[in-house]
Amino acid sequence: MEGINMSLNHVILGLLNREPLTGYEIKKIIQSTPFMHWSGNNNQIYKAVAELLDKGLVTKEVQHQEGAPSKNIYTITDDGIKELKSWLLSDTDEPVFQKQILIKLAFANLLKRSDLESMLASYADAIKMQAVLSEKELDKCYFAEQEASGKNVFLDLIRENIMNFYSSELKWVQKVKEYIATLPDERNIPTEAAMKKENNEVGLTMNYQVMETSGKKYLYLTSKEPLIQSEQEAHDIITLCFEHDTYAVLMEGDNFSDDFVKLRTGLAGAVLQKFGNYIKVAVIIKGEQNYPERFKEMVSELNTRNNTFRIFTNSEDALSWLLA
Amino acid sequence: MEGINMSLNHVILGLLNREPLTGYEIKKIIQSTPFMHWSGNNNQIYKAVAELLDKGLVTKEVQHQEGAPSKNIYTITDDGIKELKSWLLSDTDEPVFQKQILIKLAFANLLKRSDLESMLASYADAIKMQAVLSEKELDKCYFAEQEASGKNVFLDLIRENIMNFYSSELKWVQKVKEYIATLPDERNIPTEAAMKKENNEVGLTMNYQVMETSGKKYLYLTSKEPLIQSEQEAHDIITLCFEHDTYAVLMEGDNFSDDFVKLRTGLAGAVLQKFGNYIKVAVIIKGEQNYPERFKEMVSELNTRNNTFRIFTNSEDALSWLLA
DNA sequence: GAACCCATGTAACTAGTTACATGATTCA
DNA sequence: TGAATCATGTAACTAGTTACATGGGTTC
Repeated sequence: MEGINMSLNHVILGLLNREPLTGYEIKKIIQSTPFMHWSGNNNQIYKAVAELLDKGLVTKEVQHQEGAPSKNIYTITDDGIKELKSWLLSDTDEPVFQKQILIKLAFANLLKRSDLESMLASYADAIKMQAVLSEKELDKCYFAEQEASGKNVFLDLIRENIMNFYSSELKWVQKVKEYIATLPDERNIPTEAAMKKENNEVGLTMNYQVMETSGKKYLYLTSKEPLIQSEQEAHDIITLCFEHDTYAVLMEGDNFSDDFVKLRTGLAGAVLQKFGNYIKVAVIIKGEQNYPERFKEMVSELNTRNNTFRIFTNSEDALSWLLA
Repeated sequence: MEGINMSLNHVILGLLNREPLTGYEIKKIIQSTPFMHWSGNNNQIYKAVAELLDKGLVTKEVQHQEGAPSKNIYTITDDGIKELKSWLLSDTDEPVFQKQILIKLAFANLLKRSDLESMLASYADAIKMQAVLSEKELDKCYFAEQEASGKNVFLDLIRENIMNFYSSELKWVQKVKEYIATLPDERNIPTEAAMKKENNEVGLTMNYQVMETSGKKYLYLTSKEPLIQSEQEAHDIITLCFEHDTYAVLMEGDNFSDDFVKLRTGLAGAVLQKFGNYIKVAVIIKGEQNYPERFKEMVSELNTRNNTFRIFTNSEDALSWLLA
């Protein structure tokens, strides 16, 4: 009662007030709830519950399981409920933000107009992604599963707040872009960034279709040029996915770009990591190619282990894996 | 060049790119720039510049001053400029927020409707204050003083972003309030919080006038009831100040509230701290009162030392101190 | 057989905060 | 006299992160 400052402890009390949970469950809930800004790492959670136990705000019940690690199930006490209520009634922290973009903008006089434009474009992309991700997380988060018993009426308001945050940031970016467009430019030729943006928006190097097979939606991309020439291309593909609300991509082409198959360029690694975070990609390469040995090794390793990026030689295998 | 992660270091490079600065100056700038979220404490700044010096991104010049501590003036190097540019061109961090209110709202089914209402009302007040404070800080921040040499065209965009953050939060709070109003209540009588809100908005217990003397604006508050009966009252006064864009208050009354003069209640301490953060208050108490000894001691101590809250017995002294 | 999920926990680290120490000058 | 500002810096702490260790179970 004396002084718990960290609100993480109170959040845990709030969760336990709904039902008894194990440390692991608490961790999973916090990690999957986008408006709880903690990473929810073990260290914090287990330390926090130990502290709560110490202060008598929760009780622990050890449940042994045959052939599985035993669980520590935590239950809130009356003192815990009291503490939780007093936290809820106490002054609420002001909302805070951290926007690196504002800091960079303050130093923007160092940048060329084209650099500024590409900075804003990729910032906008990142926000779009973040917004869609947050929304998905919200829909499947712990608080969304309460419909049975009374349902949490406030989740919609929370969602609105979060979506509002991202959408007003996007509107602001748009405004900044417009402002920048009015600035006198060094040269009056269309800048590299402006060209990139057009590519991005009309998909110059790639054709895409939104497909639906046996109730599952995916993006079908074809290209006559070598596939995945840059990180930007990967970025564009992910953005495209979010815009069409799908997470599966079928790509078809004759071969990969040189940079992609040369592992030392790091392009393949960076791109696979980006894909892995957001989408599942199946690539169909028609005909044998003369790829470097190390790339072939990676491909064969990928095709047995990785389940977010695989390379195939025919559509059937590709599709059945993609939509599995 | 290898790996500076912390963007604080880059911000320092950005500042030094405009002009050479001392550690102390860097600290002051960061502290007074609302979109730089670091507290800008000594430890961080001096450690950061030492690191930059170590990596050869800045140079140090010691300038001895007679009868003053010697300054270490830091200047950015060519490598430093290179590093700064590469940071500006690198991927921008996504915007992040921390809103305790969302977490509390997720657990709001524990609260009575009246508690929810007062929570939202005080949250809204805090945001209003924060917004006005940020705007003032922005106007007098380092980046605002660039008009002479080229002026920073981006500050307005930054201001817009920040103000937008607060105003959309306020709009959202309004929406939540409206939603809550539609919920079936336990009892249908006007709740305590709703009454408080009305008081707050029409100023029932106090009369106030906005005064202007020799070009300086202040708020003149009079009350027939004992002054400062609650922390809420102090909060309301501060809000009122911000709404009228002034920071000076002249209060007049017959006596203080009992809770205020009993130091052990902690009310006086809490209120003076709140005032001290935002406004300057002169209180005129007509006629001697029988206050506790310890309160009198505090008053006499205040009247010699404190320069944000003082107690007077006549208007002339009060006004001349307040507007000094 | 490798990777991943459940479930617990610890070690080592980074980032950031408050508070203190020093010492001169200015201001009331 | 004491308080604030300038100017440097350190100590001790809180909060939060990544990475590791363990060990059984399931899935590919």
